[in-house]
Amino acid sequence: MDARTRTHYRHRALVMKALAHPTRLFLVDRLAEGEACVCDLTALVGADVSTVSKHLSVLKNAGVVADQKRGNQVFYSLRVPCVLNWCACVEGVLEAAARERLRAVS
Amino acid sequence: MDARTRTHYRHRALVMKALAHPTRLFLVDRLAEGEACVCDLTALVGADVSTVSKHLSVLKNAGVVADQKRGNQVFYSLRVPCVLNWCACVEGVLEAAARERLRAVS
DNA sequence: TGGCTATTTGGCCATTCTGCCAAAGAGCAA
DNA sequence: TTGCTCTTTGGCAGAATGGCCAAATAGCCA
Repeated sequence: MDARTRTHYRHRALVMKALAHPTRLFLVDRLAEGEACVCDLTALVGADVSTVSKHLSVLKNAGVVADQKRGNQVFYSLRVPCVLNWCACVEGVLEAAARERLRAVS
Repeated sequence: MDARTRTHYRHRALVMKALAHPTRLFLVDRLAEGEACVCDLTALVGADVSTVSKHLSVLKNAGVVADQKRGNQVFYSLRVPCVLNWCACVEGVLEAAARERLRAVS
C-alpha cells in the first residue's frame, strides 16, 4: 500500500471513527429529525454538558454536522443525511450476525 | 436514554468501530473484489501477519466478513456488501468538509 | 512421526479515547 | 457593570486500541 492510498483510507477512517460511538450515533439520529441546541441534546443523552459538547465537536470536525450560533445557544444540524442510510445497513449486519450465532448454536 | 436504547446504540457502534480503521477499510475494499486468504491480504497491507489476522477478527466479530477454512489457509469474504455504499457517502462528507474549509479561508 | 506452512492467540507497551470536573469565553438582560 | 445562562476548552485518570514479537494451534505432506 503506497503513501497516497494510506492517506486516502486514513481520511475515510476519520469519518467512520466520528460515528463509532454510541452517543454520537444517537446524536446523529436525533439531529436527523431537525436541528437542536446543545442543552436539549444534553438532556436527551444524560451526560455532562462538556461531554456532549465534545462529541458534537468530533462530529463537526468530521464534517457530519454543522453548527450555528443563535443568541447564546448553538444549534447543531445534520449536514450529510446519507449517513442515515448506513444505519439501515448496520441493522442488516446485526441481524445477519444474530442469525449466524443462532445457526452456530443449533 | 433508557438501558434498552443504550444497548441498541452500543451494538450499532460496534459495527461502525469495526470499520473505523484505515487497514480494515482497505481490507473491506479488497474483499469486495472477492475472497482472499490471510497471506494474500497480509502481503497487500504490509504489516505483521498477526496484526492483519486481528483486524480480520474484528471485522468477523462485527459480522462484516465471513471466514472459511480450506486446507491450510483461511479465506475471508465480504458478508454484507452494503457497507460499500458507505464509502460513496464518506467521499461526500470529505468533499463537503473540504469545501467548508475553503469557504472559511476565503 | 517430524517438518513445514498458515493462522491465531497472549503479552507487552505506546498511543488514543472518554468522561468528569473546573475554568474560561460569549451573549443577554437588568 | 454585574449576574445569569449556554457552551467550549483544559486537564486528569481510567479504559480501550493498535502494533509487534513470541508462542501455540491446525493442517498438509513426506
